[in-house]
Amino acid sequence: MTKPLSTKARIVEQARRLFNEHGYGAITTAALAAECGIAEGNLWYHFKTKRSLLDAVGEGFAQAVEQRLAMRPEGDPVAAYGRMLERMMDEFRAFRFVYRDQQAYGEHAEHIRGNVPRWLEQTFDQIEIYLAALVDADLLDWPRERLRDLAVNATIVLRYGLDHYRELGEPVGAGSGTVRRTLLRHLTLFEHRLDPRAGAQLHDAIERIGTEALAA
Amino acid sequence: MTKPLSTKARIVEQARRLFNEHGYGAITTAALAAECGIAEGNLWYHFKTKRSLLDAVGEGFAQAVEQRLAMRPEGDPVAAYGRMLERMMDEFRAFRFVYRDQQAYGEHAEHIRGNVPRWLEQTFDQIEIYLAALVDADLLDWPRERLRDLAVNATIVLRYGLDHYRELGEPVGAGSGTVRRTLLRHLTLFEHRLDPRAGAQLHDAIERIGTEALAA
DNA sequence: GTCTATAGCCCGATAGAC
DNA sequence: GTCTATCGGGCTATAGAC
Repeated sequence: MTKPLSTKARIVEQARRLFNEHGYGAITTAALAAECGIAEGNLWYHFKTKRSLLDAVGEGFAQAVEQRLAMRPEGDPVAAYGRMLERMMDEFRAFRFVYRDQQAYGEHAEHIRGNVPRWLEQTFDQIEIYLAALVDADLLDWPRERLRDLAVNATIVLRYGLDHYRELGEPVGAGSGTVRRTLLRHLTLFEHRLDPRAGAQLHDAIERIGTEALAA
Repeated sequence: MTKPLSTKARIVEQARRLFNEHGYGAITTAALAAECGIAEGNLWYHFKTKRSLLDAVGEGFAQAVEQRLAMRPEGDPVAAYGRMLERMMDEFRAFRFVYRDQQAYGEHAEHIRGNVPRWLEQTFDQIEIYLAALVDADLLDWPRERLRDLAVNATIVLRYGLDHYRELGEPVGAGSGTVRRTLLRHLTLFEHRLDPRAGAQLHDAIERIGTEALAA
């Protein structure tokens, strides 16, 4: 059932992976071609410039973000929050270089640069909505007027968690547990005001996310 | 009274400034020499390699960090916390590229890479000590066992605040108010548990930091 | 200490055969 | 669509005159 990827699609996927791991600037077209098992010249058939390749990767990013931003809490608010967190961490992990290497690929890549501020603001909104659902269900004791600040701070911790643990000298690859630690760290912002059973449920969900991340 | 800097010192200072503004990888030795008003060959007289120049800049960074880490709350705990915050933000702003461009300058620069995790851990300790001083003075109502989490979360917000506001699309240069907003953001983590007068005092201190940063 | 001139390398990108 | 061969340019770094 695993359909064979076209050469073009393989290039994009490998580029995303290598940019993420080593940085946009550090990955030369020669290295990318070698990793794809094709000649360097073939790369220029599929993408006229290195930046057009970046744009292609960026499209996948935009799609992932927009889909995640469309999520809303449905059913059990605790389980819903867990599902959204998983999607968000997948996105932050799969496209780390997009945020991180912005200056490496210069003033261009408007497609991304122009959207990031809006995406961040909408992430604040989204997390606030999920937290409000917990408040409405009497699972989180938090005054409404401070919910926005909590959502923004949660976004910051989630967004920069991977970088934070890397700077602490911890291994950051797949299965290193950095995603799990980032999610637990964000939980310290409000778990003392969380219903104990809801807290335990969220902890469980986070452990599952960490385990499955290891498999992928 | 402004003593004339040696050529070597001028190179280091300009390198720090330009690395910070445009990134280590983006600043060529040609551009740096031009900015210093000297010939490119002269650069190689003072520094044998570009990385040895980076090490020289890194020494100033290490010195600033160690001096800040040695600070402890003395006298009024609120004023003391304000002074420490100012020093920390100066440091994060003056040496942003050190953290940010780690992968650009590769696996080397052991001098920095080996120390950053320890510096971060000691920053957690330091902020916890300053917050504990507020608790001891009955100015902050926060349980001891959750003080460590607060200190870590405060560090994350302070450390990544400038990047956060840059990603939000805000101007990030001197006098843009990003430092002030970062400090106010970190305050939202605990100001609802702060004595009102202490809170107002901290707000005042932050406004002053923001203003002086504009002057510099 | 500072300069000019240039070596040597690697990069992104092109040309053209198959 | 994929390959080989190669170009022009920018980069770090060296050599040597002043």
